[in-house]
Amino acid sequence: MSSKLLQAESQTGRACGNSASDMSNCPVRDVMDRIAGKWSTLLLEALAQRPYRFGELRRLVPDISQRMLTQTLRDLQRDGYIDRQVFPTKPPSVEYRMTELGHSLFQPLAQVLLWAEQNHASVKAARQRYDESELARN
Amino acid sequence: MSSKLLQAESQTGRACGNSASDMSNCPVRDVMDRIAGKWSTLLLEALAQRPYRFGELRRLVPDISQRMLTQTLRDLQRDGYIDRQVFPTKPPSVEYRMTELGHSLFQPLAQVLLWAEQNHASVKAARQRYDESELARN
DNA sequence: CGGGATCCTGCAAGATACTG
DNA sequence: CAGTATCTTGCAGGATCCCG
Repeated sequence: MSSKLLQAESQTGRACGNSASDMSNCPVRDVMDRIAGKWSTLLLEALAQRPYRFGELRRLVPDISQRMLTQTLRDLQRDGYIDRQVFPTKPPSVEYRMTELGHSLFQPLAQVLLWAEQNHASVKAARQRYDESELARN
Repeated sequence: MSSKLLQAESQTGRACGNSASDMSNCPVRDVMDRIAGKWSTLLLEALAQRPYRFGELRRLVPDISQRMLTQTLRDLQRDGYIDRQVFPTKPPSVEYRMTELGHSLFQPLAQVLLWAEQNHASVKAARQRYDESELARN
């Protein structure tokens, strides 16, 4: 099941993480490491809807620091997921917009996020069971 | 597009990250934070194929430390994605096996990993373009 | 308004050694 | 074999101030 991916990998020679210095040759890690960031998915989720300006994103995700907002946006832009457009008004305004590449990534990603919502209860239940059985052992 | 998720969220009141202390009420972050770990996806990928023993997983992912292997496996077990079965042989052997919940998570997740493989080149290209244009500005 | 430049902290993750 | 127990460290991420 879900075999194509894994077949490809077992042909390439095991599940990445190989010769220590080829992390950039491991697509899984290379892409996931960016998505993994604390705020990446939240911002991708927002920008998948429609373009947003910097301040709008701040208000959308209140507990992000402006430092991390700037940095995460730049990282996403660097990987080609979003575009940045500056309007030389005064004061200046900057709009972030998801690219085609970003949308194509978000399509499968959204399925994972959907799974997360639908199965959050099961995960929390499993977590509680585990913690209780661990508690009983001590 | 991909609207159900986002509709649900805008009804709930913005893209999580709300009142600072409700991180466990944000399914996206709660699930993603586990997947986001440096080794989680690689181990899920392996165990989606078939059960593995501890030492086998070590050999599959050579540059993981045994500390992180143990910890990541326990975290995945805690969230109900994998099961741990001890065979009281001597020396003891322990088998890790993906649960149904784990497989149901891996199904959408595999699509993201597949995307990563197929679009890795585009990402690397975008990254290079960005770096070069940044270089030119300085 | 949309950042940059600094400083600081906690925690993820590595290294090493020991054990049932 | 399959772990625990420590010690250590790099870096993600937060707080704060400044600037065009």
